[in-house]
Amino acid sequence: MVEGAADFEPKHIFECGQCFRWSEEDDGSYTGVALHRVINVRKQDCNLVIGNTSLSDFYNTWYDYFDLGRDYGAIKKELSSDDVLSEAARFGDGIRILKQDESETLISFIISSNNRIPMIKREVGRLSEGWGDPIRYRGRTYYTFPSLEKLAQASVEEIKSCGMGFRAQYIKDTCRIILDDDIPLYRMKDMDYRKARKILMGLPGVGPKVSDCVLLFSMRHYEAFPVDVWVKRVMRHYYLAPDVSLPKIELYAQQRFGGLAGFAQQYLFYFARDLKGKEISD
DNA sequence: CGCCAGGGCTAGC
DNA sequence: GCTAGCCATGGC
Repeated sequence: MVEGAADFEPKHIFECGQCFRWSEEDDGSYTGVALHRVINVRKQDCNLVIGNTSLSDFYNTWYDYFDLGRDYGAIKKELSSDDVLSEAARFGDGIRILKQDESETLISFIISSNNRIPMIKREVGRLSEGWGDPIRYRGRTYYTFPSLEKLAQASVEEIKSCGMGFRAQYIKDTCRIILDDDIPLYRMKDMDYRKARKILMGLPGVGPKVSDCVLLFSMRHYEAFPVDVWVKRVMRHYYLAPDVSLPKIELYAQQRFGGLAGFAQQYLFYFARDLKGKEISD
């Protein structure tokens, strides 16, 4: 399946810290599990090629998941009035912000707290193997991310055995609260950003950083500006004083980048991670 | 306020 | 090759 696709670079999309269930194949393509399906994605010349899907799935599911209706060229152009972002956007050319499943994103980013990307991937994978559904593709078995109902049935000890440590209790409690209190997780994309954020932050294991990741990567709240250690370094180095607080960094970014703050965050994160500590150490 | 809680990656030797 | 620091949240 081929579509002409500008501003679509699989490596940048899948390795900019927003998702944990995609892996690179030997041929450079990416295979991932999302929305109860397994697909393979690659860029061929200027076209996007999606394997293991249908025309109707493309339009009903992947078009929105990959945010294909948005003009990222215009976003980059608007952000590039800033020298730092101009360079970061050029470096991260082809990044797109995915519209991922809300509950998967919430649980995944609870796991991300005080954690590193390779470990988050492993733990999310183990949760899926334990409570998700198997899908066979190209001779391998993949597992869908489990529903909140399935996860709520697991014991804290079982979740802990996936390598989760102290986060296991947060996951168990968050599942229960969402189900028992009818938290409208799937309606938060239509709510005001502040209101949705307040609800998320009421859940155990969910602070400002985790909230903003869920709001940005699954609910299309693009004013969210998650400040992790990399974004903190790059913002303090290029824009602000070296000791400025995290909430002030977020406020500054929202004032400077407005409704495009989330896109700016993705370019800056990917850029900063490549710099490692070379130019922007604390 | 400052410390701690899995555990394994990762920078710095 | 080794080791100490680190990571975002909540509890104390």
